[in-house]
Amino acid sequence: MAKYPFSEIETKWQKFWDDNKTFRATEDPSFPVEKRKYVLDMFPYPSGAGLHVGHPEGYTATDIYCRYLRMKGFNVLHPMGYDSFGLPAENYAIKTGTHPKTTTEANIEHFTKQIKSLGFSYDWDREICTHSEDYYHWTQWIFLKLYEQGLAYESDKPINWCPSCLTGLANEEVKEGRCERCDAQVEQKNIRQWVLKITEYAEKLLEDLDTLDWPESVKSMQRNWIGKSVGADVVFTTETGDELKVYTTRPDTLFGATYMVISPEHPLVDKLTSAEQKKAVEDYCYQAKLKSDLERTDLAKDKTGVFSGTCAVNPVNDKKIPIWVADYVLISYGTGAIMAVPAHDTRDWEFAKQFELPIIEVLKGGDVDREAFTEDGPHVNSGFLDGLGKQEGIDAMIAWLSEKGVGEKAVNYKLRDWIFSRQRYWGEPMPLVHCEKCGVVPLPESELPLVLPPTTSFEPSGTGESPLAKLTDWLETTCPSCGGPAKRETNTMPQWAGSCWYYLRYLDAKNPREFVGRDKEDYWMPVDLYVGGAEHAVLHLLYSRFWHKVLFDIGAVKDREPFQRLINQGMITSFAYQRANKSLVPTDEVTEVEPGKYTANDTGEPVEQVIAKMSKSLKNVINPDDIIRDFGADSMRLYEMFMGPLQVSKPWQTNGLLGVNRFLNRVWDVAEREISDAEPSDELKKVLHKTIKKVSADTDALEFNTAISQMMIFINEVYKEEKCLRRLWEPFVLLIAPYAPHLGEEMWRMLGKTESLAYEAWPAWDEALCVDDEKEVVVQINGKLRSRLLVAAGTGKDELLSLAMKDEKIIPQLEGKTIVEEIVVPDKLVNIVVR
RNA sequence: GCGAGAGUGGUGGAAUUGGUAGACACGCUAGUCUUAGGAACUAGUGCCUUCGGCGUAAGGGUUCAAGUCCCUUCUCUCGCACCA
Repeated sequence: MAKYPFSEIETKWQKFWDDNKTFRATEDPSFPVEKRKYVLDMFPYPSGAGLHVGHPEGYTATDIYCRYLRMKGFNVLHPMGYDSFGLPAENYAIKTGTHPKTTTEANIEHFTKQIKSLGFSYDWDREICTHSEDYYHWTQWIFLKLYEQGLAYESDKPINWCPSCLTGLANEEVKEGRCERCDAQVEQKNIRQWVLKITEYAEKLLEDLDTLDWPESVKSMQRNWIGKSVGADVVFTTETGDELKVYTTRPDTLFGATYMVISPEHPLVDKLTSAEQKKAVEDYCYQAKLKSDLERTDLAKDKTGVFSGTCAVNPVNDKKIPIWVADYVLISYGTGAIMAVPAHDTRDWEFAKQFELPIIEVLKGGDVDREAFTEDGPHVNSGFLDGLGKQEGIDAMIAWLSEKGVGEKAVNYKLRDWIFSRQRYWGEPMPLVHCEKCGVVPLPESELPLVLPPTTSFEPSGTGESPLAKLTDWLETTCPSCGGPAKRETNTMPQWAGSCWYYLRYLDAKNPREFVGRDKEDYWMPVDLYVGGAEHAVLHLLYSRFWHKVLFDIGAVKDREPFQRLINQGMITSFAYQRANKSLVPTDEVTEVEPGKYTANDTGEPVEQVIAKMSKSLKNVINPDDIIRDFGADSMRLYEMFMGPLQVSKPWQTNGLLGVNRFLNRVWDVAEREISDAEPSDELKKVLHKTIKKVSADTDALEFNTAISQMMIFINEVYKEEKCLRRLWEPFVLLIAPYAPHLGEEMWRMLGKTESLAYEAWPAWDEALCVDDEKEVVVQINGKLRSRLLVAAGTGKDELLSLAMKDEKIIPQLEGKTIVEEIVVPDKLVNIVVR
């Protein structure tokens, strides 16, 4: 059988869709609200490497869904764009001197070509890129809104600093504590930064998760990240007369507090340190500063700490307890100080054992000499709490503390404010100036966009500031408020900024007056389906939600949440081969000696097939361009969907691709046969209607793999016919069209149609034709399968039972046995229980 | 350690409310066609030694009936990492 001419067909239809703007979406008021769908893909960063096989997976899934929805009469918004600010282009610029804009735009062109070669039904008129002035104009505008709301503030925050490159590094540029480029030891350096008060929205971000149709794993990750805990703040008084506030989730254990710990960065460290301990404490704090975050948070290490020389008074019993300085207490959480209850907290217990501090049991139930007891039990040694359980104890203690004015109920979040500045060139400039007289002054909206100034020097400034600090003409400006001399802010925004709100700009991509027109936002929002990789489960999705909530609070958008339904596509992995010592062997260096058995070519030792991420070194990277060239976009799309459920990760097997390609060749083979208007057989009609039903249900549920296997079943039957039966073929072509759109359009033409099928009505099925006339009913004895009966569908229970009893395989089974029970499930089975 | 999810043939994966385990595809085996192609078509293909038995990570339980429900254990993937 000849290969079908996919290359010709695909080029032809891609041009047709482009020329005719087939997929342009408009805000047509005749569609009722429930017939409008906004289906969104996470937009890509246009890297120099081009499209990866992972990209088309999610994009194909949403494309199939969108094409299906259009045929079902929905008005569908399906846009695409680029997250085009970012580090790689800037690093490339430093190396080669090529402006990041040049690199980025060349990459975008390449990406667009690749994406179009897959035949996706995007409305390209709405394309956006975050680095264009028209776009970041409004990113800056939203930043001004955040600033106006008091949600942006300056603060000294640490960055990863490379003392050799004299520049700040992103986390991904730090490899094992060293600079990725020059291998120098990376330090932490405090610099002035802009920070967004996302913590103010912690509660809303947490609460509204419950309203979202998102994977439980993502919601759980976000809950975890926000990390809400409820407890109490308790104020201790120190010997120096200072108040030392601690946060605890277990105020009920206050009688068991035998010492306190403050973090080495705590503001009271100096004051609380006695003269005798001064040297020891200073040394300890210095050592702590040298440690990387990783070393400090390594759970396996022993606890370290040093006594400050000062005591505090426990407010419940006026006992004096020592204050220690230790790095197991984090300055960034709670108040940076804790009361230590070694009997009932594992960390405190370890610390107390290490430094031989007293352990007092205040809840019964464990053996606190052996380990910390963290479960519930009756209180002891606890004055007015004695006899109470954990929760009662907590409530009673909070009431007591409040009454005495030494504490109160408190809520804490792990979530920290969002460091929003980068010391980089290739990002949105912040629309702020620093005036000697007026301080920080925001630019008036009329001066937006604040354009990124041209330059040829992308080298870091050497001071930790962005390269913008070197551009004096741009830097020196006048204050919008007093007209006096002022300097522009040199920090730029992080890559997250542009991706925080891009879904809104698609709605009204060319609006020069507003970030989005209210009518457009009303028409489409919220996003009905958002598909992308799980790597954005926390940051991008949390930041977007935060911005959206701020925009909601200032009345700029109508919804509390931007993304109603979220799906993470699984990763496309690859096979690799593993030696007994766990080292991996590249794919092209093994031989399959028998099914499932592989040996390494060099040593001949047996190797095991394992699943690994695609990587150049394992020689298992698949380039989508090669696949499209050799098998066509429709095969590529179909295979990626046939591999397995969208949400799970699955290994690429080119042989599997061959299978779907073979299937499309068979489809083409049928399409080329003489068209006949004859009535198909009842059997074929049944297969067709079952196929319509299954493909409809599965496409609706995004279960594309099973929809495709049903279409294969259909073709396996129809293939046996001599002619192409129009009554079967027309509905089938419509069914396969969202999956293999080029082939679909071409076959539609072959059926004599003159219009694109993109807006043809989706086929309907006849339920009566979806049920079998005959059913195979199994007969079990004591749950074990003994015989099968072929009966008319809907045969009654009594008749099924009597048929089973008369069955020649069953009769001997019943001899000499007593029938205890008979279970009959019509159309399914008969189970006879005997003794 | 905590949180989330997953373990089904040689491989990717199917299995409404518990009701025929292995759909569909890959691979493999045999056959057909003067046939060299990533051919195509037809048939077979969970495992075991035949009657028959055994099979959904392992063990136990509920049930007439368990891949599916419950308990215990193990393994793997992802996320977080002393969060007081």
